[in-house]
Amino acid sequence: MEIEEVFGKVLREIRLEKKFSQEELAHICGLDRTYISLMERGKRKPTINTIFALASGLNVLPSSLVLATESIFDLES
Amino acid sequence: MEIEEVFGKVLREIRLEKKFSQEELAHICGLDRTYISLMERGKRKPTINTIFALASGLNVLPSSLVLATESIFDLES
DNA sequence: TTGTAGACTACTGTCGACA
DNA sequence: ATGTCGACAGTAGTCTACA
Repeated sequence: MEIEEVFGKVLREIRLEKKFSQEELAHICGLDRTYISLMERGKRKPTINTIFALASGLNVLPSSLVLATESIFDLES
Repeated sequence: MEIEEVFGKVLREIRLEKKFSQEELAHICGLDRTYISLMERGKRKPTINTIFALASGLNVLPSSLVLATESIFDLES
């Protein structure tokens, strides 16, 4: 599994925990809804600025998104 | 100061701590030397995959790069 | 050893539409 | 509420070269 796929799973999990729709999250973060969809399915590799925007919208630390991603990623290898 | 500028400072600081030249780091990470230079000067916004590659080359956790970045970034605002 | 420039390719991120 | 498509603009990232 590629890094961006793991990140996508983490993103979706946290978004659902926070009870946001993709559209709500997109609006809060200033991103496009279809792009949230692409990221959650591992089709895009967000830049650091996008990671910060997502974290802000989800009300979590950017580093916690990355920590969750690397934890799952490391489990696999 | 923009996110990518803070990230650049963090990157340079850790690279120098580890006593790597830009060229050595670039080679280890599989990136271009001129691109390391661009990032350190805040001229580029790395994707999540690039952050993982840099962290691997520097022998630190990706999340620690982001944690250092957000810590400095939050100080300013 | 690093900064910078220019030219280039590939991909990030937007948008409108439809299932 | 989400996936997907196609078209698009902007930028990530490479490479060569020179100060």
